[in-house]
Amino acid sequence: MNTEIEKEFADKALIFKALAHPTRLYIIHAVKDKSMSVKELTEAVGIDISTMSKHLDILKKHKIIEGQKVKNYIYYKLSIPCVLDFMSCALKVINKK
Amino acid sequence: MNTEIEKEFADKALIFKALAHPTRLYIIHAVKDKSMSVKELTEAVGIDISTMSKHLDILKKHKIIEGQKVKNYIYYKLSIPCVLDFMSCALKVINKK
DNA sequence: AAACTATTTGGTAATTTTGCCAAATACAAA
DNA sequence: TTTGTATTTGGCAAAATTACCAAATAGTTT
Repeated sequence: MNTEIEKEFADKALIFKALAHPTRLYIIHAVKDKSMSVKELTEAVGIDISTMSKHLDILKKHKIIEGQKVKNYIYYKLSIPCVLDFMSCALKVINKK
Repeated sequence: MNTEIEKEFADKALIFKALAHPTRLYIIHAVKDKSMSVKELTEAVGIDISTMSKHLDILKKHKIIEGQKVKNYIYYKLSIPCVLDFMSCALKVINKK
């Protein structure tokens, strides 16, 4: 695999890496219909708020979610709905056999 | 997040983890149209064959690829085409902004 | 300004993932 | 059976990920 191709797949892998964590997948489901703040998500999951902030940062960096600032809250919402389509398709295929 | 929901997202995360590696994404693209053996894939990527075998095992365990034995070769092919649909959609959305 | 709330950042220990080597296994061919 | 080729497995060191705590920053409210 040459360097150029290698970079292409490394970049694509970053997207999957960003999605490859239970908390981050929970976030995606939580903000698919309504926006939620860091604190709300933190309480829903039950982890340290700094940990939640870092998970959100990873998703935000890859433009999987986007945040809007209101007062001193930041409300996040899903920006790539096709993640959900993929998950339902993948689960269907994987659980079939 | 209660235990049941936690397990649901942990399971889903395993699928993304399985996909979250450059070599494994390369494999998926390589075997989307034609089946390829472990050795062929190893030579295409340029890594140790034992490393390739382990990557294939991860994809196989999650039923993302499936293998067919012919003589002493095992030919792998993609079993979840919707992975490709998701990737093209995700890249489109992510690179737009 | 001071006090308060929400979010982020830095640091670190624990866990997980990765890649190579060496050895084992599975078959095929001679 | 012996030889040869393909694939897998075990072990281990290096690299990456994760979660918490403590401290810093951003912004609001009084």
